[in-house]
Amino acid sequence: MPYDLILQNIGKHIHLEPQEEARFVSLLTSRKLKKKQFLLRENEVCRHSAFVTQGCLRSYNLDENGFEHILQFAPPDWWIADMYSLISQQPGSLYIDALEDSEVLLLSKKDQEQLYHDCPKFERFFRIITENSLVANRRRVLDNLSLSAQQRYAMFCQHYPSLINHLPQKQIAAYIGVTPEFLSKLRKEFRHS
Amino acid sequence: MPYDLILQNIGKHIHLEPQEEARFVSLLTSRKLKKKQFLLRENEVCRHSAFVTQGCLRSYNLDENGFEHILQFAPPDWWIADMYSLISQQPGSLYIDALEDSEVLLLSKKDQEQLYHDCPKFERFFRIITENSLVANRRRVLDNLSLSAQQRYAMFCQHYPSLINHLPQKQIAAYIGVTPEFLSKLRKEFRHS
DNA sequence: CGAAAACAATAATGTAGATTAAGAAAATAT
DNA sequence: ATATTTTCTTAATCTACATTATTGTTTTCG
Repeated sequence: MPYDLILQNIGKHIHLEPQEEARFVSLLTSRKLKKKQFLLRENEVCRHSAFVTQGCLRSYNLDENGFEHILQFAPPDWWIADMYSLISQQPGSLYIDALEDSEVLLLSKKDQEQLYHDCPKFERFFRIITENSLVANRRRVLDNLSLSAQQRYAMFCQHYPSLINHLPQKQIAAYIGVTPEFLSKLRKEFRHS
Repeated sequence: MPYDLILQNIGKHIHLEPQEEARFVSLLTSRKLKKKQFLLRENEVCRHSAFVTQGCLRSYNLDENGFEHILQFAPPDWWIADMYSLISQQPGSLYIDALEDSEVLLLSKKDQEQLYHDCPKFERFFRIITENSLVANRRRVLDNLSLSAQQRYAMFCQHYPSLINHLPQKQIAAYIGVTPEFLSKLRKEFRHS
């Protein structure tokens, strides 16, 4: 079953009865993405929460010079969406695409809200993962304000060790907020220390 | 009644029956803070969510050189806490203090969880405001990555017009991530354009 | 009210990180 | 396999913003 991972993910925070699991799973649609394929583009309305089961996605925006700035990486067992657009149902500013061949499970906004209504446990689950994501993003705001690029890279290595050897360095540079050239220099200093 | 503001705040997202309002209000404790007085310090465990009814608070951390970096301003009608510490009940890294004489209503973590259990509507309320806060913080991460200091200042003016004339510039500098000296220079350019 | 403290403006100098450019290595596709 | 594209490294130069210092202004508070 390809639903093991998502049920385990939910099971970390709430307990579901078998029929609740069945109901939940029945609302999911699976989608495969080739490397570089988009799940969402700027100015589109985000209509689903996505749970990654294989591969790796990312969300990012483009600045006025066309440079990419990465908001989130989503390896297997992570949720990803343009939360602003998903909540407001207004066109968003994020792109979401696949960094490698990937597979996601999609839950529509409508079904998600119906779940909240029918079974408050799901509202608890999404409250908790939203809280956790908020804590991580607040941490990141403070890190961007108070740490040097060297320190931010060290934090990234510490926090996401599995992604370091998995992702191209330019993607990591676009996440911590430096140019790939400067990250290359940082890594050289890192080796000698 | 000093509870009007908080009940209206909740009323933006859920509807409460009179007895639910009474129950909720009975869990709140009021606290006055003098300017510069702390609600929370680094390494303390955060045990309450705070709702500001008067004045203005802020949350911030200190970097290794002792500089302040502001995570959040909380004027009246805003909630503030060290979410990491509140969730984990571990010592946090944030300071929360009053920028002027202020008043807050405190809801303990225990009571908040009891409310979730007794009345799922409250879980909905906190899910929604947590989602909104997450959207704002993700926006801020991307702004820090993709905008110049000049642009970040312009965004702040646009987004928080009431705070601009209310707060010392050095506080705004510590929020957008520049030194007070540089913000002073930015403002001069701003006037001439 | 007056003294002390906090805040703001300006300017000279310093630096972390950007930009540009060019070549080497690795991954991808035909 | 080899051609093409993408990624990585290195180095020279440039710039947005920090640091330091000085002076003036506003707030705070006894």
